[in-house]
Amino acid sequence: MSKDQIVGKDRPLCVAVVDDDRVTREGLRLIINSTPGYRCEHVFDSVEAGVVGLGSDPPDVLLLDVRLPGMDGSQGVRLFRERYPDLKVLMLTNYAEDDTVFESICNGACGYLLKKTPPAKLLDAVSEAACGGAPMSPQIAARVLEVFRKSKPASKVGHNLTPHEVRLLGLLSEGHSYQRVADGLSVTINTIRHHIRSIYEKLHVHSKSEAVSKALKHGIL
Amino acid sequence: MSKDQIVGKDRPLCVAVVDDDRVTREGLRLIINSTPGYRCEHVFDSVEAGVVGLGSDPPDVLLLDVRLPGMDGSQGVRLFRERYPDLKVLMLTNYAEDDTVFESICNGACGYLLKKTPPAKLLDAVSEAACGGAPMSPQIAARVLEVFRKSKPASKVGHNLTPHEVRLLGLLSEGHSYQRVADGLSVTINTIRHHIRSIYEKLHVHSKSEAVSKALKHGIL
DNA sequence: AAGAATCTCGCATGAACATGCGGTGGCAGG
DNA sequence: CCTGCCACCGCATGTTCATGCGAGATTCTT
Repeated sequence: MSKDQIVGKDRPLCVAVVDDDRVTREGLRLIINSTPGYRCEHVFDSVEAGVVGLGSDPPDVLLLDVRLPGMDGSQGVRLFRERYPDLKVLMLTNYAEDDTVFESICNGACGYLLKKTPPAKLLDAVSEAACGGAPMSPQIAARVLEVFRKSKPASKVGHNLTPHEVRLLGLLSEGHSYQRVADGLSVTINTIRHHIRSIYEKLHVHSKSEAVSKALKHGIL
Repeated sequence: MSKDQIVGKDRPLCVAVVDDDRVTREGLRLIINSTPGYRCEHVFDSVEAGVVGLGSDPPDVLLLDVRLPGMDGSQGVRLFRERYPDLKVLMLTNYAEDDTVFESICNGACGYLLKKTPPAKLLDAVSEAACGGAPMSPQIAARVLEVFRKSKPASKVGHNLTPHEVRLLGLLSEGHSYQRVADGLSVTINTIRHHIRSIYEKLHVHSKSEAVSKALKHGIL
C-alpha cells in the first residue's frame, strides 16, 4: 500500500470534514485525531461554511457529506475543487442508491464512501485518496460499473459490419461528405455509395444520420 | 459489512482461481483454504481449462488473471459469465495502467484487483463481490472514474440549445426527414430548416449526421 | 418601452444524398 | 468448382439537405 508514502512521514495527513450532523462531524474528527499520522483541524456544517473556512490552508483530503442544507455536497464538490485544485474530495453518504453519486463524480469527487464504513477502512480510504486512488464502497462501485457498462454496451456484438464499413461510418459521423471520404480513402465516390448501401441494409436504416445515431448508441463507433 | 451474510453460514464461500503462474495459483488456493469460511477447490491455468473444468458446479467467485496464454482473461470473463450467469468474476492484474480493465468490465467482470493486494483485503473483496459489490483497487477505480467523467462531460453545460432544438435533434437522429419532423410537430418545413440552422451554428457543424454525432457524444440526447 | 431570444413562416439554388440498375476481381469454405 | 462475402467501379433519377436572403409574432429582460 502506498499509504506509507504519506502516513508516517514528518507531516500528518490533513483531513477536513463537512457534515451537517454534529455527532457525525465530531465523531469523525475524533477518529481522525486519535489516529497517528492523521490530523483533523477543520470541521464545517455546510459547503458554504467550508469554502470560506478553509482559507488559504487547505487540507489534503476533504470528507464531504452528500446531503446538506443549502448547497448539496454533490454540487459543492465542484466549488471546493475549483478553489483548491489539489484537494481530494471523498463523498460520504448513507445510501448507495443515491443518484447523486454520479453527479458528484462528474463534479470532481475522487471517491465515494458509505457512512457505515468502519473507521479503519475510512482512514484507509483517506490515505488512498491522498495518493491518487479512488476508494469506493463496493456497493457504490457496483453502480458505477453498471452505468459504465451501459455506456459501452455492444462492443463487438450484433456487428455485421465489416471493418471497412465501420471506418466509413466513423468518417461520416464526423460530418464528411461522400466525396471527402472517397478522397480520404483513395477510392471513388461510387464505392463509398456502395458501402453505405450495405451499411444501411445491415443497420436497417435509411439515412446517414440514422446510421450514425444507431452506430453510436450501439457502441459500434 | 454484508460479509457476514455469507461467511459464517453453513456453506463456505466457494472460490476458483485461473492464473497461469503456478506460484500465484497455489498461493491463492492456500490463502483461501486456510481461511475459515472460504473454500477453493478448483484452480486452472487458462480460461479454456476453466470453462470445461468447472463443470456443472460453479463456485461463487472466480479470481481471473488478466494476462493469460490462449484466451485473455478480459475476453474469457464473457465466456464464464455466459455459462454461469450467477458467477462473480474478479479480475486480477499486476498493472493498474492496463487498458484491459475497461474491456473486462464491459465483458462482465464485477471487480478488479491488483495482485499486490494483501491477502486480507483480497478475501474481503471476494466476499464483497459475492454480495453484489464491486471491489476495486483504488488505483483502478481512479482510472474508471476518469473515463466515467469523460463520458459524461457536458450534461447541462455548453447547452446553448433550446428545448425545442433538442427535441428536433432527437427526431432527426431517428432518421426522420425535415418534412416528417415538420408534420410531426405541426409546423412548416421552413421552420424546421430555420431551427436546424440555429442548431448547426451552436454546435459548429454543417450536416445532420455531424450534428447527431456531436449531440450523442456530448450527452445532449 | 426597447431589446433580445425564441418560434413561426416564406423562397431559391446548388450540393449532397438514397436507391435503382449494372459490372469486375479476390478469397474462403463446401 | 461453385457459391457467398467482400472490396472495388460506373451511371441515372428523384429526393433531401444546406444555406443564402427575407419577415412577423411572442415572451421575457432590462
